[in-house]
Amino acid sequence: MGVRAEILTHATRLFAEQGYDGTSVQEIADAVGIRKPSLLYHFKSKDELRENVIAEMLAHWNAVLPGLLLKASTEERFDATMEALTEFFIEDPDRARLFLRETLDRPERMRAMLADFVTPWVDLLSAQLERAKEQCLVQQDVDPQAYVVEVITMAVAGTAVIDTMNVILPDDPARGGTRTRHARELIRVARSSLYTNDEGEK
Amino acid sequence: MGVRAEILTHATRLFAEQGYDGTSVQEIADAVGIRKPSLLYHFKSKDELRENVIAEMLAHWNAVLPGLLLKASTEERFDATMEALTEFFIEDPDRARLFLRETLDRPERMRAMLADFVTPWVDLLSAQLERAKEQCLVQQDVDPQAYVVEVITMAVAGTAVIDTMNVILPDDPARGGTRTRHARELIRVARSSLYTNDEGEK
DNA sequence: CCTACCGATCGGTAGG
DNA sequence: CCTACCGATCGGTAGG
Repeated sequence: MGVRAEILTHATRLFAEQGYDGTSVQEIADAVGIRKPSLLYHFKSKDELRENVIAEMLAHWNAVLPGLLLKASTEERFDATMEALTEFFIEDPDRARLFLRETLDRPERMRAMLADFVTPWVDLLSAQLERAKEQCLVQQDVDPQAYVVEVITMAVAGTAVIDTMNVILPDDPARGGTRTRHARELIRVARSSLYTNDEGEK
Repeated sequence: MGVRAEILTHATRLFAEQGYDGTSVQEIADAVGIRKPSLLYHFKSKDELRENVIAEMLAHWNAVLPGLLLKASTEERFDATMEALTEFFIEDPDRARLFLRETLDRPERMRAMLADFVTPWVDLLSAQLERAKEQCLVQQDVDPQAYVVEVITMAVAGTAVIDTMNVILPDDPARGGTRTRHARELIRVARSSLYTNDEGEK
């Protein structure tokens, strides 16, 4: 792995764990095993490093999500989409934490990113849900846009804080580990609050 | 308002908006209109200030929640509880942001706080839900503990980031403002994923 | 990728 | 509640 990639990996982890303001350039350099000025040769400033960390996350996002959502929009399988979306965050909690921190720390920047990368897909999904409503496949009182936002929020935030929640939601031999219980209940809530009764049973 | 209370008010707002590491003691002193050493006369350190900000939040919590949850546990009206819980955070988004930041920044501390203040109530609610399951009032595949954690997470996180989400979830003359749409859909999702069909309709 | 170094700001203290 | 001041650390630069 190149030095640049190694810097990005450690920066991503540390920003996710401690936040941008809670992480010094020195700390990242130490983790990589180089001196601070060496790091600042690869990334001109701490801010530029952050931009690159975010850009890498968005790149991964854009490589995975379109296929995921397009499949759903052709098959009308929203629950599968939500499952995959949840999977996307659960497989790497740092991604969820980073996303959540960026939303809290730089709401204006995040708004711009959402407008560019997320709104088109939310609108696509919402339109599908709207049509499914007309066919009575989903519940009549669903607010499609709001529903999608709620489920994404639940997936991102739930995953970001899940390891802290194991004190409330302990491992249970009958129900599985904390993460499993979170993932399963999230999917169940998303699904059973969407479909009409004669559709939702499986 | 006393100086101490004024310091706490501004600190709460600034910590919620910018995070603990992103807020300097100087900045808080400026907001209050006093010098930095004067602030540090009232609170011996920045850390002690943070502890007091959190303590104030928990005090408010403990003053409001018990009545809320006890009412629910006697009346078996879980949706009303969730509605009130949501209301609690929505009426002051700073509270939700502070809570979320503290969970991300100091997971170990938050675990201890959850164990002391939240677990008893979650267990009480879960036990109620478990009994309601046996009576077939709520859906059979609900994981009560996990359900409560999901709904709380959705309420806290959803409220914390709601103002950033208005780019995805715009004001809509037919459906109301961003916050209204969030609050309504949250309640709808929580309710319709809980009750059995012949119960949930109203 | 390093050593050496910079001004600015950090949380905090002494003393009144 | 203030002025004056402290050592440590911050992000960043010069120069090799």
